Amino acid sequence: MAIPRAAKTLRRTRIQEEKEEQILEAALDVFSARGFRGSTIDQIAEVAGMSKPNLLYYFRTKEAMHRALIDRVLYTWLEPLRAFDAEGNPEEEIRSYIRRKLEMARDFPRESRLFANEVLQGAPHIEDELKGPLKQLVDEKAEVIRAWAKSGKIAECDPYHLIFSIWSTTQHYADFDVQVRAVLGQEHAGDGRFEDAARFLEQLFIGGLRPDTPAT
Amino acid sequence: MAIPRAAKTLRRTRIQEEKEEQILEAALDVFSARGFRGSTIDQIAEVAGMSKPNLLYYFRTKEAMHRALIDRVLYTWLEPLRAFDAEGNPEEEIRSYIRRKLEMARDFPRESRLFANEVLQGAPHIEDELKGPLKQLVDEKAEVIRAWAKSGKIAECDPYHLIFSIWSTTQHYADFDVQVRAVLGQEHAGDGRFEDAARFLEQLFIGGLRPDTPAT
DNA sequence: CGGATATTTGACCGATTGGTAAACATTACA
DNA sequence: TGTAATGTTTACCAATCGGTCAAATATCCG
Repeated sequence: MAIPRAAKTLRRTRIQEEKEEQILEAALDVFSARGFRGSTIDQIAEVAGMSKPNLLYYFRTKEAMHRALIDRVLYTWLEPLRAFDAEGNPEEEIRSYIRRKLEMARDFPRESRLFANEVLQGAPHIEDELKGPLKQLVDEKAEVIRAWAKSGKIAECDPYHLIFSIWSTTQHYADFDVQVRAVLGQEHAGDGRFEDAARFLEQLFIGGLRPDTPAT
Repeated sequence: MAIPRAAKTLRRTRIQEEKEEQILEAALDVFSARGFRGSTIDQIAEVAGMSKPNLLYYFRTKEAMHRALIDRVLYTWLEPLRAFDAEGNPEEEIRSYIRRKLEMARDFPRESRLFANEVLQGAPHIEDELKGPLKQLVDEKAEVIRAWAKSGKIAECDPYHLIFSIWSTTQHYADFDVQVRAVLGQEHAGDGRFEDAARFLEQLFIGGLRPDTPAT
């Protein structure tokens, strides 16, 4: 007879490792495309290629699946902001932050949409992460930006809204991909739009933050 | 006995007018907060203060409700972009477009989230609107921006990505409101963040598009 | 091998889903 | 005022939801 699932974590077998991986991969597919409430366990099971009860053997509830997925993805997702370096050259730091975020929008759109869905619907499952770790990280980086402005390396500006702007402009290409494609038309079906976006956003942010720019 | 609902639209009574209004208002509440698939007719009925069958007397399906809501809101939603004037002063036009979009994010966050939810999940119900009317409008305005750049009134830049940037940065304050609040903290609970955002975004876009700015 | 443990599945559960049927209540209007 | 059309509700439906259970199967290890 199977051990009660509460004791399952004592030792992790190879199969556990593999199946949980499979499941979370499928869950990312489904949750990112339909949101938590719009997703069903059956859909995830089908994508994962296993039966629903089998899925529920590894994650006892839909919520547990979602939480495990969020936990797993969140750390990676904040990596670019964490890499933001106080010692570096401001212009270059901002430029590479934009580039990194755009690359993530291009290469990990599901992760972007997972969070977008969650935040858009009131962040019922990640409120703590937003108010805790995320806020702390942003506070820290905002201080860096503020110091750059103070020392005249970039224009005086609100660092929080600067960060929000970089988030929104870059993630837009993942979250609103359908709309971007629809507006740009068929000819931008490839990844060219990401290079165009990178060029434009660098121009915008570097130009907009140039120290001699008088605050309006 | 009630007339089959197909014939209902021949003449609209006062009650029809009122109830449909009530329902769409409730539907906006629910759909914008939970997305189409995550919403239930019962929830809308409860918010609207009427029974589910009564709701279904006015809109035969959940889809019909959603479609009516989209139709009703879409035109208004594009108003700011439509107001973008080729004859006006470029700097002032961009500035006031940003301001208008920010005001909409502040005053009509539900409308913003309704579209965000829809687009985020692949725009299954509004693909035609995106590829048709929206694309046409954007194409038209992009041409205006391109002309401004050509005549040296603003910097050379990709007009499409400029428009995307204004959309994303402004709508961010509606769609990701929870996250913005979480990061800014309790002290920005009021509407002050919208003024800060307006100031920053004007600085960013006006500075970033200043004609003497060399494209990087 | 063999038995213990871990994994998988089909059948099933109560609750909720979108939607219907028909009886009942109200309104508009001649 | 009467009656036909409009509006509302109760009771209900089949399908799907998240989740359980016990039996069946696969794997591990001595």
